Amino acid sequence: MATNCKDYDFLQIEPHWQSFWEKTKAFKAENGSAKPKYYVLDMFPYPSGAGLHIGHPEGYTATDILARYKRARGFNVLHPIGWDAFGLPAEQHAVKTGTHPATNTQNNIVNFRRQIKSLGFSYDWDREVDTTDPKYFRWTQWIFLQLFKKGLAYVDERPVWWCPELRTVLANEEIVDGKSEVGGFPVERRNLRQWVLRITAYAEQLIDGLKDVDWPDSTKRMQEAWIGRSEGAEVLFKLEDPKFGDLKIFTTRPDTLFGATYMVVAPEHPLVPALTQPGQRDAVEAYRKKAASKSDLERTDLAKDKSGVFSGSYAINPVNGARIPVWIADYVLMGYGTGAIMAVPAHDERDWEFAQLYALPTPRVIESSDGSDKLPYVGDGKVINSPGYDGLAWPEAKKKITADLAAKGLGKGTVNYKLRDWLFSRQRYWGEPFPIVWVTETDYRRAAAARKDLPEQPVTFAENGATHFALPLPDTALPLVLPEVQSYLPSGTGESPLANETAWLEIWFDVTTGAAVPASQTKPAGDAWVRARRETNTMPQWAGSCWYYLRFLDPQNASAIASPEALKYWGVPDLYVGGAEHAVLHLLYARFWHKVLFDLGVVPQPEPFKKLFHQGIILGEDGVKMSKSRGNVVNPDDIIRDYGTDSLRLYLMFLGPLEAMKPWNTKGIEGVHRFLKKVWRECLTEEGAPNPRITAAGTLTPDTEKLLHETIKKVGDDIEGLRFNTAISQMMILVNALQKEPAVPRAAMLDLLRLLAPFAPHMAEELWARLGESGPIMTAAWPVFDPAKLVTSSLTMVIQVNGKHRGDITCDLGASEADMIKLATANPKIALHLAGKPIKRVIHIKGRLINLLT
RNA sequence: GCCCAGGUGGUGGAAUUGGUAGACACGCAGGUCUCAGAAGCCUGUGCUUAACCGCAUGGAGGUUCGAGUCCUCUCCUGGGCACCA
Repeated sequence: MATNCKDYDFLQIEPHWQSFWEKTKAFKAENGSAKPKYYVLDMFPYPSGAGLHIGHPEGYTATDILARYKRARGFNVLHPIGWDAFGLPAEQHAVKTGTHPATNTQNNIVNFRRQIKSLGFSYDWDREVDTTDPKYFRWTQWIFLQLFKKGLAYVDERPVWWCPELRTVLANEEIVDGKSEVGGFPVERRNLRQWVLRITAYAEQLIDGLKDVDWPDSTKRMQEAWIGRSEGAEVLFKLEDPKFGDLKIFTTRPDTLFGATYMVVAPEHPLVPALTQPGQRDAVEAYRKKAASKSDLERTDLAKDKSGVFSGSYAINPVNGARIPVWIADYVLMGYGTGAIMAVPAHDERDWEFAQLYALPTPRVIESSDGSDKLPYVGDGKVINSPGYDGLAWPEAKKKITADLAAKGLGKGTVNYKLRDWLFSRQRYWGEPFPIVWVTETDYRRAAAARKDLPEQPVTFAENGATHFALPLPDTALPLVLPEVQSYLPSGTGESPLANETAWLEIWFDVTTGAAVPASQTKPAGDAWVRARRETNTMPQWAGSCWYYLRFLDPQNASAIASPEALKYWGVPDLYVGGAEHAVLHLLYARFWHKVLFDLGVVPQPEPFKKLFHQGIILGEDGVKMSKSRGNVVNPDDIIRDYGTDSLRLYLMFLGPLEAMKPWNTKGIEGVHRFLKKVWRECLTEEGAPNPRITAAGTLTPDTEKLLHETIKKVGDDIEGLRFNTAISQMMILVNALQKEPAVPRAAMLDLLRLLAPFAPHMAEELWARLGESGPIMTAAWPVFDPAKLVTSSLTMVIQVNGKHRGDITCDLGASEADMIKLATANPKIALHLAGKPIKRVIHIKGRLINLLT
C-alpha cells in the first residue's frame, strides 16, 4: 500500500497516493445516500493557456480541507470541478492560428486537469463538466428557451464598441486608452442588434433575497448598490408649446419641486429636435455631436466640468405654473429614469454646479437643520417657500406632493433601478449558439398554431422595412451545435463569423421538430417546413457559469438539467468559495437565473449560494500583484517539484487569513516543509521503520495530554470557521510538545495524523499506512476530544497593580479572592509595586486576572 | 468625490472579542553535532537598558480599574464604484 521510501520523498509519495485515490474513486459523491450531505463548491476556472496561477490553489486548498474534514465527520460530500471553457482568449488564438478554438481549449483543459490533480484535491472526477461540451450547453440553451418563453428575452439595438479598421466588435477589455488593443486603431460606439435579458424584472427579488444569504456584507452592499433602487416620482411638465406635449421627468425629491428653476434633457432624448428653437439649432446640433462622440473614459476621468446648451423652449412647473427653461446637457443620461430631470440647484450638487456656470437662479426650498445659509444643501430639513407644504419635514412633503400630483394626473410615485437589462449576445464564434431562427410573420403564425412553447408576445426585429420573428427551436432539437467555419474572423458587418456559413445559416426549417436542411436544397415536402435564417449571435461566457453548480448534482442526466431527486437531495452549495472580483456580475446573473428556475419549479430553493466566501489575493514576493510583465509570477508546478504539494497546500493556508491579501515568500514555505519533515521523523526512523519512541500503550505527560485534546478541539473549530492558519500553528505547537515527550503513545500519533490529513493528505496517508493502519486515513473518523481533559487542576492568575501587569500567581481552582491577594502580595515583584501602600480597590475577573488599585 | 477593507517586531501573522500584546513561523545571532558543510537539536531575539524602570499595535484625543480591540478626529495603503436625478 504505502511506498517504502526511507526519508520524506514527496516526489514518490504524492503521485503514489494520487493514483491510489483515482483507482479507488475515493472521492465519489453518492446520489441518494442516507448520510447527511455537504456540498462545497469552488468557482470553476477558465482554462487559460498560461496554466494554473498560484491564486487558484489557494481557494481550492481551503475547500479541499473542508471537504476532507466533512467526510471524516461522516458527511456525503459533493466536491466537484469543471471548466468555464467558452471565452475570448481561445477565439483570439483561433483567429491568429486558424486552429479550432475547441482544440486549443481541450489542450488547456488537459494541462489544467494535470495541474489540479497534482495538487491532490479530492474532487469527484466523474462529475467534471465542460461548458463547451454539447451535452452541457444543451441545457444552457434549454434555460435560455425557458427565459425566452417567459418573455424575459428580447432583441434590441444596443451600442457596442466597434472598430472600423478591424471591422469587428470589441469587448471593453480589448480596448486600451480608447484604442483597440490589437493594432491600436480608433474605436467608436455603434448600435447593433442584441439579445437582452430582462433582469430588471427581478430587481426587487434580487434585493430581497440578499437578506437570506450568509455572504460577506461588503458583497451584499455591492450588489445592492449595483441594483440601485431609488424611490421617487415621475412628474409631467407641460411644455409651453402644447403641440409638443409633456416632458416626463424622474426625481427622488418631488418635495423640492418649488425649487426647480430649469429642466435638463439628455442629448439623446427624442424630444430634443422638437424642443430646439431655430436660433439654437446649430449650437444644439454641435453639442449633440460632441456628446455622442464622448467615450466613457472622457466622461468619467476628464469632464469634471459641466456643459450644456439652451434649447430655446420652456416648460411649466406643475405646482406653481412657473415658466422654466429647458436645457440640453450630457450630465443627464438617457439610460436612467426618463432621460430628463427637473433641476433644483439649491439642493443638488450637480444642478448647483450647472446653475453657477450658466447663472441660473437657485432659490432655497429646504431649511438647513443647523440654520446655515450654505448652498447647495442636501441634508435633512423642513420645506420652505413651497405654498401648501411649508413646515413639513421633507419625507412627508415628498409623500404629500406625490399624492397631490397623482390626484391631478400629473405624476405618480415610482421606483427606479440603476440596474439595466443584461446584454446577452456576443458577435463571436466561440460561445453557445442561440437556439433561435428568424422567420416571417406568416410563418411564425403558422408555427404558433403547432407550438405551445412560444412567448405571449412574439420577439421581433425590424430591419430594412421587414419585420423578423424569433422562433425557438423545440427542446427536442437541442443541442444546437456550432458549425465548422472557414474563418474565425468576424463577418465584417458586425455579425459573428457564423454569418458567413450560408449552408448553416439559410435553411428550410421544420417548425415542429426543429430539423433543418440548407436553403440551397429543395424544400422538403410537408407543411411544417418554412424558410428561416439562424441567429448568428452567440451567448456570453456568463451563460455557462450561471448554472453549473446545478449540473454537478447530476452531470450525466440526458433528460433534465438534473433529476428532481438530485436537486432535492443536494440542493445548493453549502459553501461557495471564489474571488471578490465576481462580487457583482457572475453572482448576480447566477442568482437571476436561479430565481427564474425557482419560479418555473425546476429548483426547490430561491437562492443559489447559501454561504459565500472570498479568498484573498496572493501577491508576488515584491508585495504587488503577480503579473507576467513584472516577472513575479509563482508557478505551482515549480513549487510542487521543489517542496511537494503537501508543503504548498500547508503554506498557502499558513500564510495568513484566507480572506486577506498576502505576499508570497519562498522562505516561508521552507518553514512548513520543515514542519512536515519533523512529523515524518516523529513517526519513522532514518531507515523508514516505525519510530521506537511510539509505544503501543502508555500516556503522555499531563500537560501534553491536555494540549492534544485542545488541539483536536481547536483544529476542528478552526476548519469549520475557515481559520486554517491558526489550525496549522496549533498543530505545530502540538508536534513541538510531542517531540519533547519521553515516549509517544501510538493513539496520540494517530490522532495527530488524522488532524493533519485534510491539510497534507499524501503524507498523512503514507504515515498512517507505515504505522500499520489498514484502511486509508481518508476513511478514518475525525478524532474526538475529551472535554474532561481540557480542564486544569490549578489556575494561573494575572496580577495587575494599577492596571499594569506585574506578575502571575498559581493557585488552586477553588482559591478565594483573599487567598489570591495573599499570594500576590507575597510575590516580591508584585509587592515592589505595591510599595506598602494600602489596596483601595480590587478588580477580580474570574479565572483571568486581579487588578489591585492603590 | 463616494463606498468598502486594512495599518501590530527586520518579515508573514497571533491575540479566547474590553483582561499577560507579539502565539506559530520566517529571518538574524550564539551554541551543539561534524574533518568540514548541509540537515537536525538547544538558546536568544519589539525598542531602550548592565539591570530595574520606561516606551510600544499609523497619529492625536476620549471612555474605562484596564483599549490592538469601543468612541471622535486625522494620516496612509489596498480594492470597488463613479454625473443614476
